Amino acid sequence: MTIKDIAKKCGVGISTVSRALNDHPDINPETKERILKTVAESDFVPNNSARNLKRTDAQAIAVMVKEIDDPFFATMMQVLEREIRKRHYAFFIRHMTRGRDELEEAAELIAEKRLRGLIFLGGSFENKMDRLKKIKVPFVVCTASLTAVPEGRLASWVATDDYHASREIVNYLCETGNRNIAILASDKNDSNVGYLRMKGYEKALAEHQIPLRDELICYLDETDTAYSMENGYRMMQKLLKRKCGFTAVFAISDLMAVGAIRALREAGKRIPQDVAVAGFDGLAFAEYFEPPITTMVQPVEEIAKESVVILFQMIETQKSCEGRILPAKLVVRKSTERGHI
Amino acid sequence: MTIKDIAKKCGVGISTVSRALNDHPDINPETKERILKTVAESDFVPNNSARNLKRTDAQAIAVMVKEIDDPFFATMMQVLEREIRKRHYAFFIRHMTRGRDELEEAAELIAEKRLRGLIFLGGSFENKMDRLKKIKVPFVVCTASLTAVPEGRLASWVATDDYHASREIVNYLCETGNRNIAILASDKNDSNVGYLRMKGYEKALAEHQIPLRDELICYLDETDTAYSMENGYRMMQKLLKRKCGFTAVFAISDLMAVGAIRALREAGKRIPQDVAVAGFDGLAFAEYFEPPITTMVQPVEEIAKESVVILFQMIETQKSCEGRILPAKLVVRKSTERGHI
DNA sequence: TTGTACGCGTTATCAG
DNA sequence: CTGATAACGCGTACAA
Repeated sequence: MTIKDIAKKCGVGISTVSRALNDHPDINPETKERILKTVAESDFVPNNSARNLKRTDAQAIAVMVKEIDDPFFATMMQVLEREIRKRHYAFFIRHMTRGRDELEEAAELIAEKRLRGLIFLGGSFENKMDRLKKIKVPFVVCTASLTAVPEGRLASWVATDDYHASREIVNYLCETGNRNIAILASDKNDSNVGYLRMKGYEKALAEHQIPLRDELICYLDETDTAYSMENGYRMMQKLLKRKCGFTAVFAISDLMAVGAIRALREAGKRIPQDVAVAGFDGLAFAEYFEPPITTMVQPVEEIAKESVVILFQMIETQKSCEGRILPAKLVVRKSTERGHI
Repeated sequence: MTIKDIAKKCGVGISTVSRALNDHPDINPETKERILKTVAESDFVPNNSARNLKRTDAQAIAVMVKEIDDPFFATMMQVLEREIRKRHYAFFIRHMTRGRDELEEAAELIAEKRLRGLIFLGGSFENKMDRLKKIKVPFVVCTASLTAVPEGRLASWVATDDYHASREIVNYLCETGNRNIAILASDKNDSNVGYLRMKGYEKALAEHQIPLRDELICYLDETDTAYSMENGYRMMQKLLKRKCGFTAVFAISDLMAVGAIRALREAGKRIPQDVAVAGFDGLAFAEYFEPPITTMVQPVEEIAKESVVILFQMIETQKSCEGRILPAKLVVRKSTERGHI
């Protein structure tokens, strides 16, 4: 069942059917009415592959996301979708699966859907300048920075100021009397978000003349780099075994903080009396937790909105756009509040 | 840049290029090598729209999901993806957005991608028998039941035994000495999952000769029917204002339970000493929470796996398949443990 | 083993 | 306002 069949049924040409289907102005309202009625009665389904093949432009944007199950990204996607729909653009989500080449897949999606722009959510693009050239529509890297723009391309990025945010929260831990501050860090290969949060930690310690101690650093395993509760739990167990004595922990995500707290409790530690715990992200969840968790709240809404603004700006002006770095906000809660040490 | 261009560059016909690209056997290994090299060097990107248009079959399955940000569904999707990929099928995710007709969209996706099957995750299909006929490939409704199969179609469903699960957990609350048990229920229009959990609650009370009291029932607002923390929080605040005196609460989702606990704490109630709180779903999160939350653990992994099994069975045999209902497991944790009332 | 030609279902262009 | 007809990019039967 194609528009050809509909055309026959209605005794009109196929282009007339096409016009009816696409709200084209050049059509007699009565014929349109008649065609649309026939369409509704029969079980015709337009074929988007054929449409996209023919179309040169589709007013569509896609977001390529890693770790679709991370609540932080999930929230982000909600906002992205809302903002893009608001501008009357179609919105697609593509889950990047490990193993597949995400840039190759992005290029295919662009061709397939005639995208006008693209958003990468998560992932990092440090050493992929040449491969990034495959992306021929404007794109924005969301929640990670882009050190350079591939030649002849339109690209930008929006991210939280991970370095300063991390430094700030660790500073806060120092200033509330902690000198032995452990960190649940990203994997050693992380050269973006996780790296910056690590650097912020180092900087804060340095500012307080606290020497860096390896045994207080626990890295994420390279085989499973999710910033998850489970990983936070395991890492804290590992850390506890080292018996290195710490009074505070900085987990680079709220989920990891939750996992860490569980491990600490199982080891008989009280939060915050025995160990202060701070997270990062500002998930709603951190506020609902008991004790409520001190965290750096990332401006999710702003990051998403700004990403969309920048993307549309590039689409409209065809000019590259400077990346934006947005501040996170320290929210102190019970998980780090101690009267004294 | 199309395969035509590649063909020219290599001085071969387009079908030869096509053969090289698709691992077709009838091709000289040397020519293939040469073509593939040229492809790698140029920035050719195959156009999937054109591919899908030609193809009659694509070994692909899609899942249509509502509320992509619900951690319960997020987990489910992970498993679904893994299981489908394991069978060497392509996997697509489609986020159903409010306002758009999900069945229409499903039909389009089927035509567009030449899907072999479809999975609906979330949502209900009670009074949509006729519209469901639009779906001409086998499909499985995941986490909700299907009361009938549209004529001439291949369909099935897999869900938790919501009714008995709900009854069981409320029974447990009764048996641990509670007689005034409040419920944070779904919206009044819910005729599937939420409805069944409500019925289970009623049944359990009846079995203990406890009369149903309207003031102990708090429904989800119809404008925002997410089983979320925020909604749980708001609902519990409303409930507390009624001053109807309850010693236990059954929230129909773990997230709502977390929200409820927060509201209770703000009102100075201790969990579980003053009020016992039980949830539903079995999110990992419920275990990490303090106090750990008593919940009915849905067999997420099994539901997802079974959905895929059934779907493939229908695809292969072209016969309809009976729906499956899987038991949830009561896990008692601290949030409901009281020495005495 | 290779190339030519056709058609997948649409939309865009043009002449009526 | 309407209807042929030519693409869109690719896979494939068929001929070579």
